[in-house]
Amino acid sequence: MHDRGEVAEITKRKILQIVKDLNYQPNLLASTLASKKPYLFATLFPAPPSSDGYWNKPAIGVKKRIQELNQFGVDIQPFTFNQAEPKSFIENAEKILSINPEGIVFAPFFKKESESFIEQLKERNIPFVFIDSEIKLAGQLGYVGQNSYQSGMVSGKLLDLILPEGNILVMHFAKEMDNQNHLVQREKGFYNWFKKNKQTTRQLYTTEISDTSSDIWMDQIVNTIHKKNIKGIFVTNSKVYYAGRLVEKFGWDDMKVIGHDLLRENVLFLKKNLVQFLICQRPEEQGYNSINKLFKYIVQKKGIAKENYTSIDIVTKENVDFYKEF
Amino acid sequence: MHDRGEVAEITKRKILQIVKDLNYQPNLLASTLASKKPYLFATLFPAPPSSDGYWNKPAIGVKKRIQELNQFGVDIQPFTFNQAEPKSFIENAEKILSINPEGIVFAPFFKKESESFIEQLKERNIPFVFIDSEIKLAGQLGYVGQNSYQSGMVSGKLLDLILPEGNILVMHFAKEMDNQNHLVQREKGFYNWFKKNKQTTRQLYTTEISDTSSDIWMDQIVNTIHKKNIKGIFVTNSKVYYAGRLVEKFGWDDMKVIGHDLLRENVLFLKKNLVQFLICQRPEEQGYNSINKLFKYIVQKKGIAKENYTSIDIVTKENVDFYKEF
DNA sequence: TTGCATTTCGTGTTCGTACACGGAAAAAAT
DNA sequence: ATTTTTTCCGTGTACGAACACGAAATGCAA
Repeated sequence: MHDRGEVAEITKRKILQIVKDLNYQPNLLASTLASKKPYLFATLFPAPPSSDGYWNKPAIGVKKRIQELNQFGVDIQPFTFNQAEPKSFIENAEKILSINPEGIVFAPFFKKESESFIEQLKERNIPFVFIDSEIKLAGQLGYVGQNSYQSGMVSGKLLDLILPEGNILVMHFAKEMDNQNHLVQREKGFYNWFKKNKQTTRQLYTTEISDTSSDIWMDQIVNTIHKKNIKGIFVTNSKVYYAGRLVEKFGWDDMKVIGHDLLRENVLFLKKNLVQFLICQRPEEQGYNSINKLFKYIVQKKGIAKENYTSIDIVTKENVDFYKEF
Repeated sequence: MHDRGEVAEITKRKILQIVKDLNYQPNLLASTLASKKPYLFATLFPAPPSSDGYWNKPAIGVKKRIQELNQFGVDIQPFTFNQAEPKSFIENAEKILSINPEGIVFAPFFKKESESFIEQLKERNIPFVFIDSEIKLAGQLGYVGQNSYQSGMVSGKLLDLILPEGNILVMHFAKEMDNQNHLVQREKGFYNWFKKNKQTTRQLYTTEISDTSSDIWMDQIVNTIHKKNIKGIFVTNSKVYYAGRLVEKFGWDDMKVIGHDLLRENVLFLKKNLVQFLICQRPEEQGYNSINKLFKYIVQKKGIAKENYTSIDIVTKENVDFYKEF
């Protein structure tokens, strides 16, 4: 009998001894069948700007695992927030609290707002796992995502490898860089690869583009690219297709481009040889694994690994077809 | 009620209509709990020569999935055969038949012997999935493994990329090449990448080494390497460490080596920069997935995808650490 | 129509666990 | 010692589907 308190200490110990002796394994099937208790999970991800946006992908993995687990009475309620508005994060966090789920997966995109959310989760004893980026030692059940610094190293190595000569431009397509923690980490890793491995014959430059609503951002970039003899571009997130469009528009056929994530348009550029490598982090798998962590801990009551760094996949024209299916 | 025949056609249709209307989903928990039927699976893999051998890895994945499924009454009985002796394949195939499992995963290493095995499996209606290599249209439930030809293409691209000048040697470490179908495929893909993408300024050579019991094989290789100005080596299977030892022994520090699979010793050479890239096919995941295919089909009675090409992972010093865990 | 074989269908029990409930035992109060 | 209260523990029913078994319905032949 498991911990409902109404047992004498002596018999309890006796029973536990027998349990050990017989190596008793509770039958999960019978258990969940009998309990008939529904489990509700919630996710809080950034809202993807389009149906092709990056954040659809973790959601796909989430949905898949939930479907597999619906036999166990596990259900999901997804929430999203606007990447540009911390307020929407707070609002949706509150919505989540109001439905009182047994477990949560979320992306701690805004640090301060996430921390206050975490406070409330701890009060209510609701376990949570981070996805994509993480806050260290915040009491999370675990983290599912990539090691951004190391993936930056990989990008550095690859871009250097394919670049006979010329300088490099690191491009951040993002607003509010301070919060986009992993973009900064990737940049660091990228720079450090050159510091460690090369006696720096190349120059590295960094630029931030926050507004891509029209093509005016290109003008300034074109300028630097010519002035600084840029021959390689590293895009720190999934907006590689912007760089692809740029290269295509101006017909720079010796420009080498590298970036992140297998969005449809990115893959198109990869196949057209306008982008040479894409670094991929299997976002669907991350979504899948994050739910699985909750399930194992909450339903199966098993211990789980805390950190779950997904692989840093190097994707190129020749192997991309084997990454697209899930 | 599901197909035990003793129902009137009319009521059957009525019932099925209601089933549809209510969108009835059978409860797998209750179902397997009530049936209490044990499922026995069997695997037939090549016997790994040591505890570090390649074929331990699929077995790890198999074991993991089996453990997760032991609640469902799924058990496994593993068999192995000697890669050098078709007879041992036959012997173990017969052993498998004698225990009469509900499903089988095996590597169709010897074509002829596999085909006669398949005949018998079909007679008994035992579903089977291929792992690692496949025989097309043999009535298998599915295939889990890599597209060898395409992985050869990837190797070609990478080796070309890192090689400023010089010629290339393709090394097969294997006996009985005729049966090792995927090694040939990899070689083909490798050659074809150069044919398609390069106006061949490089020469490509191929060699087979069947006996590595002592180091005498090296003598002849050293000879060709010098004569032919070999600067790059592609090992078509997991025996990359042999090439690594060679390079280390003779101190060729401009030799670039590329090969397959994350064996412990291969990774060591990778970290020492004596091997530049390893192509990896997630063998543990393959084992895991192959069992999962059997489970879904046999226990859950769901349809499954036939082909399951695993990704062609490009592994280098910088990202290897994120591939080792499973 | 009757008797018998065959087909079709409903019911009861079972799988291993959860949880509620009531009774026995122990402790406390009178 | 008796009653009341509290603590502890055994038993019964339920979860949803599988399967066996027997009853009912039907078909068939005489």
